[in-house]
Order: sequence, then structure tokens, then C-alpha cells
Amino acid sequence: MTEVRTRFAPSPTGFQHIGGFRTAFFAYLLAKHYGGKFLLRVEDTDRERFVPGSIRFLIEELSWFGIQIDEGPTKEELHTYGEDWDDAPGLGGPCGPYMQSLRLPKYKEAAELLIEKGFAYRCDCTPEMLERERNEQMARKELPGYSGYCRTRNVPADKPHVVRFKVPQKRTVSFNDAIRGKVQWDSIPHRDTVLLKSDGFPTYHLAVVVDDHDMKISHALRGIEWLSSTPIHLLLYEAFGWEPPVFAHLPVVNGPDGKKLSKRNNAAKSSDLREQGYLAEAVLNFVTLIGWAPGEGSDQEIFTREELIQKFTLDGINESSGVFDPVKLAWMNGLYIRKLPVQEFIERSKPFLEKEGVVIPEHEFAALAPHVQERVKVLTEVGAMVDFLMDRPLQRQMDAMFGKGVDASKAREILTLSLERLNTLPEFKTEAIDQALRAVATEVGLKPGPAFVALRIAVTGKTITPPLFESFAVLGKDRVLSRIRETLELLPQ
RNA sequence: GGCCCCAUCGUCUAGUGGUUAGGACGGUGGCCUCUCACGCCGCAAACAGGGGUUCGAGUCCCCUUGGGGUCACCA
Repeated sequence: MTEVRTRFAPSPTGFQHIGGFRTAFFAYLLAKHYGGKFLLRVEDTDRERFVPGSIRFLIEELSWFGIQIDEGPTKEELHTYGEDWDDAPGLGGPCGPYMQSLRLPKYKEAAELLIEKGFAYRCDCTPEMLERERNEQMARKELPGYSGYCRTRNVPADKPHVVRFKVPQKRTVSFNDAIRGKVQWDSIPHRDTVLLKSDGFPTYHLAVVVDDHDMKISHALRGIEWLSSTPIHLLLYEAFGWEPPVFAHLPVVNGPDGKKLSKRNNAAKSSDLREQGYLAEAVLNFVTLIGWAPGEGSDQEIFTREELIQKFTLDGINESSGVFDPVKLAWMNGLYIRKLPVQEFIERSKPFLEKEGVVIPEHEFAALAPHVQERVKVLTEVGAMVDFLMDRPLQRQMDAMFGKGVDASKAREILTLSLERLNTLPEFKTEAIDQALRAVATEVGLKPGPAFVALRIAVTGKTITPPLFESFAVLGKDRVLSRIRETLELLPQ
């Protein structure tokens, strides 16, 4: 088998949503599975839709996911677009440039070749003429499309023109899709389509065929929306006399509302996920599982990147569309957070704490980290879990203190007794606090649960916190006692 | 509308002619328990419909229905 080479070929028209990245993951995983190469090619053939910053976004996100690009735009190529930033990677490779706007001569040459061979022709029909033609066709209830008026007119090269592909009307075309099996058309559902635009830029059809061939792409993975233009591409390969790659048309990823993922959909943007405290490895794992499964009766769903590479093959890809379920992602993210070594959990949490203004001594956070780790699904939840460690006035949820046999006077009793017992503790450590407080509960005639509600709120202000005794131990005797005293003042008589 | 793709619990999926249709998320009941989580145990929940083929269909074929895509000098 020749080298497996796949590419992710986005157009820089804005941010990529999670569905776009899944395409990249699949291409990457496939290449790596077979020990091949994964390339990034920028399909910037539409100058009007170009959005500055989108290439940078793409490369940085891929890097966040830990995906190494083997070949792609060089720093100079990026620079051409003002997409250079300080640590832009210098990708490059033997098949460059990797930005289509920098490959214009290649497309022109290819178009000329096709004209010479009689597979294409120049056309100088104006947009107005085409529009009129289309309207007439619609009026006659015909399928709209170019009539082929210029096929035999021999439009000279020095006049403004486009180059059109001479699409044979009566032809059977079929190919073997790696995911769907044989797909066949008994006639070509396209008219003479444009290959080279009048501004000298290629259309997608020409560019993708020329580049995939030029870059020796072995497997072309793309969204299923491309399936219906595959006949054009196949015909183009035939006209050039080139061997087409293996095509794999991927199923769609929909949002939770069942509609195609878009900017409107929540949680569709990878950089948002990062800011929301999701881990790259969890997102990679989860997103790969939309439309792919290991098969063979396996029900494994937690995979390291290496396992993914090892198990990923095209026949594990589904043919039907899937839904991106943020709820399950959150679950999986929680799983990944819990699997993190504590120290790494601490490190990864830091930026989030900082951003939320939760400033606490590292050793205090570290002491509670193991408990926090199993209580959060996303890193943005860490702050609220430990901010009671900050030295600032507490906002206490006083009303939550009452109920289940606890009224104001009972609360006072609990707090007063706790104050006394904690104060006389020889060692302010978890175990000792545990014993002392349980004894208090017993003495006031309450079960630990209800009794500790008052203490929890008194000392942390909240109803939901890491384990109580550990939290007290970290806070230290002075802070705990003074917070209890403060609360005593707040209690109604 | 023509052409093409798709169809298993709410969701992600396993299944490749013979299964009590399995797992996971979510839901729900319980255990554990200082709150919240974690963990563990249980329950509910699916083969879109109709025809074939076959001794036997979730699995193969056809039709219907329902989704989706595509028919540009956008990708």
C-alpha cells in the first residue's frame, strides 16, 4: 500500500465548529493509524468570504487538541495573509504552497491542459446572460443550468472569460465510497460547471482535484454535502488521466436541537469549550465518537489519543448523522478531570481560578484539590468550590440553615457548642475535627447531616462545599472560629 | 421538483440471518454518605411502516413514510 496521506482542507471563512474539527480528527486519525501524513490545506479560493484570523484559529485549535500537522502552510505563506503571530508554526512540506490562493498558476495550467484536450472551454457569457438564461429555463419549468452556449464558440484567451468543464450529459458514473459503498449516477446531474473563475481563481471542483492529486492524497475525507458533486470530480480525474483517491463522505453532526451545527448552536465552538473548562483530550475523545465506534462488539468509549489512532479505521464510521450532546460531553469531561493526576488538575485549574478572581494560597488549594476534582465536570466550576478559602466577608445563605429539626435556637446551640469544642482541640486536623463535631451532633440530639448544615453555612457560606472537616482543617482554627462567631451574631434571637 | 444519502432506546452506539436486541449519557429507584459529588446495584426506554426472500429477519431486496444534502464565477 502506498503512503496514506489525508488532509484537512477548510476554507478560512470564520471559525470551525465541532463538526468541522471532527472531520479533521478523522483525517488525522486515519493517517496516523496507517503511519501516514496529515496535511492542512487552506482552501481560500473565495476572496470575498475570507475572514482574517480564521487560519490562525484553525492551527491553534488543532494544536490545542494535540494534533500535529505534518505538512501545511509555511510561516511565509501565513504572513502573506497577515496570519502571522509570534509563535506561528513553520509547517511547510514538499507539496506546497498549502494555500490555494498561492497556487493559482497550477490551476491555470491544469485548465489550459483540459482545454487543449477538449475537455473544457472558455466562456465569456456575462452574469446577466446567465441570469436571463436561468429565468427562461425556470419559466419553462426546466432544470436551471448553463446551456453550453460557448462550447463551440472558441472564445479567445485574451477576452475576459471563465473556463468551463464540458460535462458529458449522458454518462454513467459510479464509485465506491469508503463509508457508503457503491454510489451511482445514471446521468450526470450537472451542467457545464465553471472550473476557473474570471478572476483567475479556481472553483472548488478544479482546486480540490488538482491539489489532492498534486499532494498525493490517498484518502479524501469530506462532509456528505460533497457527495453530489463527486461525479464532477470523478470526471475531472478521468479527463486528467489521474487516479482518484479513496473518497469517504462523512455524516453530518447536528446540534442538540437536531439541526445542523451552526454559530447559533450552543457549545459548537471548540475555543468556547476550552474557555468553558473542557479538556482537549475529552473533547477529542467525545467528538470522535460522534459517527465512529470501534465496532467488533466493543463497548469501550474512553480512549487515549494513542488508542484512537490504533483503533481508528474507515469501516468504523457510521453512515447516518449524529447529534452533538453537550450533556454527555460534560459527563466525559468530568471523567477526564477525575483521571488527572492531582498536580496536573491544580495546574490546569489555575488559569480558571485566576480568571474568576479566586486568589488563594496554592497549598490550601492543593489540600482540597483531590476533593474538588471529583466534584466538578468542567474547570469553570472549580472556583465556586474553593472560593470560601478567600479572606473576604462571606455571603451566607442563612435561610438554608433551617429545617429538619433545626431552627434558629438549635443552630445557635450547634454553633456555640462547636465553637467550644473546636477551640479546645489540641490539634486542628481533619480526624480530630471529625470526632469533635460528630460528638456535638450527638449532644444536641441531631444526626450529623442536619447538624452540619449550620456549620457548613456558618464557615463557608454555602450549602455545597468540599467535605466539611477537610475544609475546616485547611481554613485553620482561627478562621473557622471567627466565622462561627460572626454567624452567631447574625442569628435571630 | 430531478438526482443522491440516511433511518436500532430521548441522545451516542453495538449488532453483520438464529440475541431475553448489548453498552454508555440522560431519566428514575436504591445503597454509600457531613452537603454536593464519586462509586456501586436495580428499573423504564429502541429495531419508522408495509411487502417480499428465507425454516428463520434489526440484519438481504422492493415500496411507502420521514429526515438530510445538492442542483452558483460559495466552499
